[in-house]
Amino acid sequence: MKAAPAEFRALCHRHRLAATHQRQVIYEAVMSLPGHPSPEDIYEKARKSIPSISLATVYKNIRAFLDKGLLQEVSLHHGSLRVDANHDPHHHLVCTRCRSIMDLDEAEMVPPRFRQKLPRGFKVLRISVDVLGICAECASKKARRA
Amino acid sequence: MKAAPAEFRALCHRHRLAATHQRQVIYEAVMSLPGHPSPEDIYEKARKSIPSISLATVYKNIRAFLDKGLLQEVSLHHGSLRVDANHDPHHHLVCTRCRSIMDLDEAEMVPPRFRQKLPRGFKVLRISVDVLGICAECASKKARRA
DNA sequence: TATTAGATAATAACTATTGTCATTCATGAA
DNA sequence: TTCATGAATGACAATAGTTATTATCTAATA
Repeated sequence: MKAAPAEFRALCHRHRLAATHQRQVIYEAVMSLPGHPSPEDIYEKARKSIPSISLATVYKNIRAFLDKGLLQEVSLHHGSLRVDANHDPHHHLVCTRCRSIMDLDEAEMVPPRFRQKLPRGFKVLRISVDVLGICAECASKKARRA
Repeated sequence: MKAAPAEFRALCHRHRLAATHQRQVIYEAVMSLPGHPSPEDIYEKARKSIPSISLATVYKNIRAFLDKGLLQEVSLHHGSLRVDANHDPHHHLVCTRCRSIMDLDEAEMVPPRFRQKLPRGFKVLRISVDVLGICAECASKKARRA
C-alpha cells in the first residue's frame, strides 16, 4: 500500500465506502484521464498501477462511485438505442430513477443562449436539453436509498 | 403484400431506399409505439405483422432510417458508459460526426428557463444541455455523406 | 483466535449489436 | 412484362459491453 492520501480516505468515509487500494487507483485514474473515460479506459489506466486488477472490479467500483454520487454518468440513456420519430424540435424530461423519457415541446422552454463565443469553430446544429429529475410515478413510490 | 401506402413508397424513394414490406412494417411500428422505442420494442411490434422477421433486419433498417434522417437517436452517447468527474455544473458540446464530447462551463450559458409548468409533479434535479454540432476537427476534414 | 463483513479476481453469463453469407426481392431498363 | 442486377432479408456467428456468481482473501472486530 502506498500514497493513500487522507483526502481519499475521508471521501470514502463520507460516502460509506471502504478505502481500498484498488478503489483509490480507480478513482485517481478517472480523475487523471481527460474527457469522459469509459470503463475500459479506466481499466487500462488502473492496470499501470495494479496490473492484476480485474475489469469487473473496475466496473463494480465505478458503479459504487455512481451510486454514491462521487461520479456521474454523462448520459443516462446509454444502455440501448432509442429512436425518436418526433421531428418537431423538442427536449426531454428524463427520470433518473426509472430512466423514462418524456418529450417536452421546444416552445415550452426559453431558447438557450450562450454568454460567450463557443470554442474553436464548433458549428452548432441543434441544442438538446435533458431535464433530469424524478418523474411523478417514481416520486410517489416512496423515497429510496441515495 | 398489403397496404403499402404510396406515402411510404414516396418517402423511401425520396431517401433512396427500396420500399420493402419489412421496411414499411418497421417504420409503422416506430410510428405507432409511444415514447422512444428500443430496437427490441420495435422488433416485438413488427413481429405481429411479420412473425418471421429477423431482429437483424430491424437493426439494419433502424440504422438505414437513422442514416437517411427519417429517424433520429434520442442520445448520441448510448454505446458505452461514460463517467463524468466534473462536479461543477456544466453542459456538453457533442460532435454528431465523431461523437466527441467537450465540456462547457455552466456559466457560459444563460440558465435555461421554462415557459410553462412542467407536467404532473416532475421534480427537476438538474438540467443538462447537449449542444450538438460539428467540431472543428471534423469540419476541417471535408464534408461527408449525409 | 475465531468470526464476520466487505472486497477482489476469475470467469461465466447475459444483453445489445453487428457481420457474414446464401437466398430472395425491388427496381429500372429493354 | 420480362429481365438483370444490386439491394435487402433471414439465419446465425461473432463481438462488445456489462453484470452476476463464486471462491478466496483481508482487515476489523468479538
